[in-house]
Amino acid sequence: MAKSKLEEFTQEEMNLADIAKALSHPARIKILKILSAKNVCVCGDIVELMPLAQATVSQHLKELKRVGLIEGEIDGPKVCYCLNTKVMEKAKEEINKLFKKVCC
Amino acid sequence: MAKSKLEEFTQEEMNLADIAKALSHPARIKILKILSAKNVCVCGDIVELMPLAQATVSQHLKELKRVGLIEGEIDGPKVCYCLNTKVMEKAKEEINKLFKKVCC
DNA sequence: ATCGTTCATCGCAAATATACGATAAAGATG
DNA sequence: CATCTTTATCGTATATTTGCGATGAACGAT
Repeated sequence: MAKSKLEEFTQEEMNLADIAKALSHPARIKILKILSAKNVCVCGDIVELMPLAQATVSQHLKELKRVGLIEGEIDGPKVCYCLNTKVMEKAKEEINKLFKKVCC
Repeated sequence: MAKSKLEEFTQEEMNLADIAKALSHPARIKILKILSAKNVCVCGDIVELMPLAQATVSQHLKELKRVGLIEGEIDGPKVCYCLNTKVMEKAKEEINKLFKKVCC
């Protein structure tokens, strides 16, 4: 965002936009699906399932961590990633609140 | 595990990411809320309610139109915008499908 | 026909996002 | 210890997004 006047938007609008931003790339959608299927997954295994370089996957994982949708636990030299279902639930509610407010 | 890197993203992953992208800016969230409150709204009225220049609001409207969440109907020199509730409903379902698949 | 209104688009600048190779850091292993 | 493995981060290149003033196109009114 260039010179946007973010103060003019509500916290709710910005939160929702932030959640949506985290979901706005197919790689990140795919990562969430991988984590839900495997429950817990080492970073390297995620990388193998993705059509992207390790550094790029790491960046997408970072973005998902930023909004709290996933967590990473260090396990020796590896990192175990898993969904944060609490935050996922909250995100789902936020989004549904918008849809309910807006139309359905 | 040698087949990595070759797979692409699925249509579903890309569709969902695209919907999320349309929702990934507070200005566009705000526009959806304005349209839901007013039901139908002339472009100029939306601009007046937004903390952004007319050209910028027009761009955000274009992005929402791109994914079909809103429609614009020309009415003389003005343009009447409204939600496309069918597409909104579909977007909501797509998103909920993900959340259901992924955790909740 | 001329003018004012409305809104999309153009052109540009700045900020962000995306991607990847290289490298660093941290732990495991011999 | 030296070395390998794993993953985050750095550096860099490119693409996309965001924002706004200026302009143009379409329309209604005078």
